[in-house]
Amino acid sequence: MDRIQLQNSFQAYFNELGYDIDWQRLTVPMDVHVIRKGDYLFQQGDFANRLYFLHSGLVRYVSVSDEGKEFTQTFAKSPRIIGSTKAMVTETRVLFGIQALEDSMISSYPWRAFYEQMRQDVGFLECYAKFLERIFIAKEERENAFVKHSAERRYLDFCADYPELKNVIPQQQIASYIGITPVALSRIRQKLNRR
Amino acid sequence: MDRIQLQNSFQAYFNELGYDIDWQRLTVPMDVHVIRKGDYLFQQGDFANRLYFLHSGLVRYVSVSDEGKEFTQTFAKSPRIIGSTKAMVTETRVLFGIQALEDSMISSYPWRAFYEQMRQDVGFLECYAKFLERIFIAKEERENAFVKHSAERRYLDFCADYPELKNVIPQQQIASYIGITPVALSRIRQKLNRR
DNA sequence: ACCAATAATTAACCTAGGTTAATTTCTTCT
DNA sequence: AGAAGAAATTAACCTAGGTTAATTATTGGT
Repeated sequence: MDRIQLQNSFQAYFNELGYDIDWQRLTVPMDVHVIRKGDYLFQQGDFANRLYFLHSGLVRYVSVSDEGKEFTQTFAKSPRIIGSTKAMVTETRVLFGIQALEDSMISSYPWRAFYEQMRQDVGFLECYAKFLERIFIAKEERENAFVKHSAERRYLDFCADYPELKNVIPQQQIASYIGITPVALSRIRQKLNRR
Repeated sequence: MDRIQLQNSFQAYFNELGYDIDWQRLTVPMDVHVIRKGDYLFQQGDFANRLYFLHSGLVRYVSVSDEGKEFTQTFAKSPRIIGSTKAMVTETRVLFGIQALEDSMISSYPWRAFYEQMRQDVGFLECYAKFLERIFIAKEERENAFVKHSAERRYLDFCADYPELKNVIPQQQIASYIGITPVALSRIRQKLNRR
């Protein structure tokens, strides 16, 4: 597929951030990744210092503890920019993996080179800052929910926030997003049903 | 105190972010806040849409649940930029309060006006983006610790990360940073001592 | 130096959620 | 449609951390 054509699917996304990106000008080489449902774009511990554009599909950010317990940090639906800010910016290993929950199509650029080419552009910088604000605020709100609400409440919130996911992804993934085991979630659902 | 002189104490902070801010050019009116130990710069639920410069002192970000349980999101030591990105950017109520743990001196600007005046400056935008990256990464790492480590481990990590705070702030605040009750922390310490 | 207030410890008891394992339901593949 | 695997439910039991409350330090103000 043609590169410009592919990237054009992100026009709306950037417009929403108040920016009109000029893909022609960008000479950094692009990669394309086709990830099948269940497979990983990258795994926890990799050096994932690239910027990824999720063109189609659905992914989750998942980190697993030493004891093998999974935690789903967030879900992302196309069109969306994905990746690890930390790994990109500090060139360190990434703390989570990205797993496709549906077959997904992703393009990517090496962050350092991409940024070097775009940082001349004030519009881009403003857009990038806005993007960072947005993901930071999302984390702030999620942290808040974890601290202030019970698991039951977090489940109810999940159902309200992601109505389209509720019946599409397996319950164990919902549980790992809420921060409990599938068994505990099943118990909560049972309790809710009895009302 | 003279405004420029006051702000100059942040020169080093900005240099570290690769930027040399020109305070002369900034005409937005500045406020000064002197907060005594224990008092709040702002409370959870306020509209704190300002950018704050912590010139001297030490603060904590604390949010309290409906049941009155406190959670310390983070500590900040001068010199440091503080405030709520969410409340500044979206003009919504802030999800946490900022409490002084030592007598603190803070200057502030209304974010919207400050940003309007600075956004012309590419250097500032890069610096702002770098700042956002930094606080985002800190949150990412903290989330990681919460998900992957036990309370005992989190306490040990706190002691390693904040050696200077360990004997300065009350233990209940350490407990609320770790996400447990003071009673539970006391138990953990007892267990560690017996070794 | 003393008092009052605040913080920390300890103990007894409670609860949400974890663990293991058996059973049932849903998917997916041929 | 039927078999094999994966997901969800349920039950019995366990544990980290919460709750309450009594006891013992610490701290700060006069």
